[in-house]
Amino acid sequence: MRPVQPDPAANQLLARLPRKDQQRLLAECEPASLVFAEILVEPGEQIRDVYFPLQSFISLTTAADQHNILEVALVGNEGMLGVSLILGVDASPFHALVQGEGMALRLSALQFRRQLELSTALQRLLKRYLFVVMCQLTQAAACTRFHVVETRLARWLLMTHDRAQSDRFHVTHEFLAYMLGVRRVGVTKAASALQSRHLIAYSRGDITVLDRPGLEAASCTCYQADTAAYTRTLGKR
Amino acid sequence: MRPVQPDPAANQLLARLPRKDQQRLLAECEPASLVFAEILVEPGEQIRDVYFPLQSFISLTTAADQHNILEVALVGNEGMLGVSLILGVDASPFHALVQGEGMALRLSALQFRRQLELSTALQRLLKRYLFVVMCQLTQAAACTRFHVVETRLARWLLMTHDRAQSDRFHVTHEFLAYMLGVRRVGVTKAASALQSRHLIAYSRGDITVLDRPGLEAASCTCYQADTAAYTRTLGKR
DNA sequence: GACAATCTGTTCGGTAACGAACACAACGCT
DNA sequence: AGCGTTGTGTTCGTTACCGAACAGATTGTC
Repeated sequence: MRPVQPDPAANQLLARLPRKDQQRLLAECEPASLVFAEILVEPGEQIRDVYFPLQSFISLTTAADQHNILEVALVGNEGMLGVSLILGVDASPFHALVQGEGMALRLSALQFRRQLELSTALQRLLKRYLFVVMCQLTQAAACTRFHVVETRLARWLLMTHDRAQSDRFHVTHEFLAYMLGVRRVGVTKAASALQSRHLIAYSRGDITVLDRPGLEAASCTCYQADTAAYTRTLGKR
Repeated sequence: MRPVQPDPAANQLLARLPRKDQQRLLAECEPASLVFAEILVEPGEQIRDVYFPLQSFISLTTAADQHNILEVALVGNEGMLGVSLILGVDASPFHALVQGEGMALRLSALQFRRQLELSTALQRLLKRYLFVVMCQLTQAAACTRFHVVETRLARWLLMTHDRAQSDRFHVTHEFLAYMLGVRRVGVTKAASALQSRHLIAYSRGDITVLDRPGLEAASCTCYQADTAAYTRTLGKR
């Protein structure tokens, strides 16, 4: 039986807050159901709400020359959307696009800023999270430059596997191509290579992770680097 | 006649501080002469000092798989080195490598943290600068993915031109290749293309910018995007 | 059961990189 | 003046990806 009210501890940042600060914050949050492909914010645009994903996850993308899109980070239950508010800037550097449907806790920018003022623990935690995001952006730049599509795809699948909290999730080659900044054909080739090695199975957008350790071996070390930066900075818990 | 004491207003961040906060900060700063190829900090390592470059400039680089290096940002008199301290993390996400010799103002991490506590204006300013760095990291990821060496080289030259505050600066093809994450041969090809178009001239590591507007036209829009993000976030001044 | 829409697989020629290797030219040193 | 070092130019074959186009396969809809 599922609880009617979403469990706040499903978000790892919220779970890291001291009880008092957590409760104060949660009192202001409202549950929001994010639907696939919904655009939560566009670059330059003013941030209206921040989100703490529970089962949902969100792609942060950027565009070079309008046409060339690239995903630079992925936000799931380990993070939050709207970090730039911590820096006192209410514009977003990225597009934010719902990648995995599910629940999130939502808070208006105004409420969020008030909560920040009230809780130094929240400030401290989110600043550290922001540091992790910086590390991830840096990693993304290098990974994108040096690694071939197949290993980058494996990495993406691992990151999504973590955030989907399920061995199965829905995403087409077309969409993957968009995230990785390559042609759909390139994804098809890489994905069928992974499938023939029995690491994943897919059919018409339904992807199943069959062999997690195998996938980790097939991905670049950037995946480990990202997760290492996260636990190093925020602690294990 | 040059002043013996370096002019603090030579750094655009310091110049943006209110006089009182500026003077309090400057009292703690000591001038430091940065020499070419000096490594100021390595990733993961603890940050000992922060730097406000005056005429010097510093490359921030990251490594994928030890061997593949990529520059992700450039810090000159428009910025500072050591931003992660603002987030309460005293590790650096990048390598920092002196690219252009010259003076900088130095401050220990300890002193810097104390100054941050004393001055909300400093906090506010540097948070906003950190936001700009995030934008630049994002831009770097996309640029690196989609743009060819020649346009990326043009962009790099423009960025360096701004920070060197001179039409001439010293950097070899070998070194450029390192920064752009490509082979030296690739740089030689791109550079000779720019030279044959009379946008630059070079000889044994001495590069001269001949036609700045031409170079801007030859570079990708990422250059404008970066500078636009800076002035948009920090104001014109 | 027919049909349209969606998703995946394959092919084509082209290009911008790659690693490796070698040639040469300028400069600095003794 | 000679010699090693450093920086630049060129070549070779190879590879990963590109844009475009088309073919088949699965699914949902009427």
